[in-house]
Amino acid sequence: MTHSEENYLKTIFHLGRNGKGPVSTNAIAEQMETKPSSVTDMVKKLSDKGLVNYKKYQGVSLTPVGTKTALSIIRKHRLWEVFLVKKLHFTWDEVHEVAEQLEHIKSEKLIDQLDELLEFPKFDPHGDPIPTKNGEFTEPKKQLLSQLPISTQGVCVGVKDSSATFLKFLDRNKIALGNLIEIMDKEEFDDSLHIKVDGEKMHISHQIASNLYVKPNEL
Amino acid sequence: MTHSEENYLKTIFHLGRNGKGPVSTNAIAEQMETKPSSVTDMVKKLSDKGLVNYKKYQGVSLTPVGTKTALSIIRKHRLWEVFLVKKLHFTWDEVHEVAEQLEHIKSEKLIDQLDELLEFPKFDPHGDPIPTKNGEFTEPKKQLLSQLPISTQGVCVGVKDSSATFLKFLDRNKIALGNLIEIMDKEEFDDSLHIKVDGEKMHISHQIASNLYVKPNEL
DNA sequence: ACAAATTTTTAGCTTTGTCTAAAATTAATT
DNA sequence: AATTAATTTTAGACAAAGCTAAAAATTTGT
Repeated sequence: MTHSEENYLKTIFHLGRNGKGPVSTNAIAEQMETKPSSVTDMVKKLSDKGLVNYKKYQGVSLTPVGTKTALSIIRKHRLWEVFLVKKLHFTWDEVHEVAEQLEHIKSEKLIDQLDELLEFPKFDPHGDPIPTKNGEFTEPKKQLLSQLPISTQGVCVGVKDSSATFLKFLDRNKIALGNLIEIMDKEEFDDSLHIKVDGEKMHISHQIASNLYVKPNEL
Repeated sequence: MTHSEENYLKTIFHLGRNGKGPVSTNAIAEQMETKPSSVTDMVKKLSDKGLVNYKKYQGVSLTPVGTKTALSIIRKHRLWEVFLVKKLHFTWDEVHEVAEQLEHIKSEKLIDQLDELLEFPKFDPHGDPIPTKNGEFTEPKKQLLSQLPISTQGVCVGVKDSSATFLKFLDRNKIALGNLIEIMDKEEFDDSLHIKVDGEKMHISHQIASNLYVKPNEL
């Protein structure tokens, strides 16, 4: 299994999650910043290997084996992200590029031991779930901050937009995974929020609030 | 810089350490388990990039830039080996294969932070020195156990032969880096040694003793 | 429904790293 | 010193992964 094949499987998995049904050649090409003709070539190869279902002009979907493989890559990616943040003090916006490389390292023991070192985390630094060895993962009961009512308290568990600019904004404003966030007030004019982050008061736009996931505290 | 180019530089560096003078095409091919013709091709490319000095039929040597690059790869390799042993509980014989992959990950910050996490180790699990960021490294004052006189005490700091079979032997017999080794007696017949490893008595052949590096305790 | 627009595939070419087989060069031996 | 022997290089080919440009299939619009 080459790096390139693994990247295709991962992309097909992610695209398949969102828009249901088979994934289009064009969508894969756009996501991977390559050309549709290249996608066709690779998809044929993956089909020959039994990793995807593919019929000309009809799009692609993962087979059970392909899904399992994709999940194992995603597991590696997310575990490495946790490692980078928790052990090497990377910030949110720095982890992705390096994890893209680390996810291709081949060693079962490496990942098992890394999992243990990190104390079997269930979520990565963006709040996304980490699949188990068997490919199972639990969707977190997370909600967008913008969807919650005033005076709700919750723990910051992830982001929707994981662009570098957004993650840098969060770093600069000391908003991090695990912070306790409380909604103090909401401006009707622009839906901006007055919140407390670990006790510190701040004022954030609706745009920010609609990209921050929070796990509301059960009261 | 591709993985393959990096592997060539590393190999040329190692071969250049031992037999002085330029390194032969054949030697590189044998070490890398590839064909001499492939080596010629790659060496031309590295020469075009200014990483090696190369004249047809005259062998190869690293330029200053090539040396610096090789040392940075070796630094990464050895730091990852320390990580695997100290943090992920790999045994001596398991680290090499995985470190061969990890050494190619591109991220300056990753290596700097890893270095810090490991508390700036000077030697890898085989007792080999880890180059600094600037490419300097200190040769340890290590000696082969077989070369020391009776009743010497020293700390086990490395191995000469790092084959899987030898490393497994050491694991099975509970000989590890950092163990205190004391030479109790020597059999004249076969030069085998009676030693204590952290207090445990054992009897080892000359062959074993001549592949174990020890840093003798100053008395 | 049928032409136009879009999407997808094919065909042929490029690059990287490798290989085999043959030619060229250097080293060894008598 | 001349002829073997060994080493090294060239030439030509191949597989992987990608690209461009053109052909084929599908979808859309009226």
